[in-house]
Amino acid sequence: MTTTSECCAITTPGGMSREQAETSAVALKAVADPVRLRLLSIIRDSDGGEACVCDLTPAVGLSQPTVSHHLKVLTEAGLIEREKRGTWAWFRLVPSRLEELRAILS
Amino acid sequence: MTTTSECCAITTPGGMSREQAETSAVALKAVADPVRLRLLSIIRDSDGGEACVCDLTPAVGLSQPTVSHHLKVLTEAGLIEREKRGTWAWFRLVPSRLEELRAILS
DNA sequence: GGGGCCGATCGATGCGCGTCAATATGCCGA
DNA sequence: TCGGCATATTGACGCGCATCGATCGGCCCC
Repeated sequence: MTTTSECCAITTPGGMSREQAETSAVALKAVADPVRLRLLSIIRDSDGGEACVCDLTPAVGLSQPTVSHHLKVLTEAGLIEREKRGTWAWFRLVPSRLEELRAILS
Repeated sequence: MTTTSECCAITTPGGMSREQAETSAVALKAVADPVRLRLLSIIRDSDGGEACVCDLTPAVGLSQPTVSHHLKVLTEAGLIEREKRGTWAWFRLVPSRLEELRAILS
């Protein structure tokens, strides 16, 4: 760089930091999956805004361990909350967290 | 499912379609990477809202082929535009496309 | 208390992706 | 026309992740 012409003038080291980019990417990776997008969508459209695994498993057509894995990823990303009521586990969205994700995209 | 109690009533097959989830996930995967997030951020903060590869390569500290690869991914996702002026390639954001991505997240 | 169902965890497998070195392409100046 | 530079492409490698079958812990009901 900085060879013959007006390209590559030691431009701004600006932009977001490495650390911020890392954490933002982790959050975005959680939603950058077709199965997880469908899970979020189904939970949002369910009665009372919540759904249990026995509803979600047949809806996405994958094995129960796989669905449980995706729900864990979404939970750890803070996008959904888990509440165990009796035998069943119910999941609901965390809208504020979705708002944070949107804010990352400029 | 549909065993003893009020869980698992053939709930809505609702939510987004498989195809829509697939295409949305492809778009989100493009930004779910720390390097690409930084590239977008650096381009946005650059003078005139555009930057060339020779600026971006030292800024992210990766090899030139790797940066070129990430820029191709972002270009194919419609998030940035490429314009070749002489020897150098200049990239600028496509704000409308970023808006579309935000719209995916409810 | 025991059988049975819901959900989570574990271990293994296969594919996708980020990265780099090497090479190709295209453009400019001498 | 030739040499050099900026960028793109190719091939290969290694890691991470999505998926499944098998298993485990918990809760309910008979």
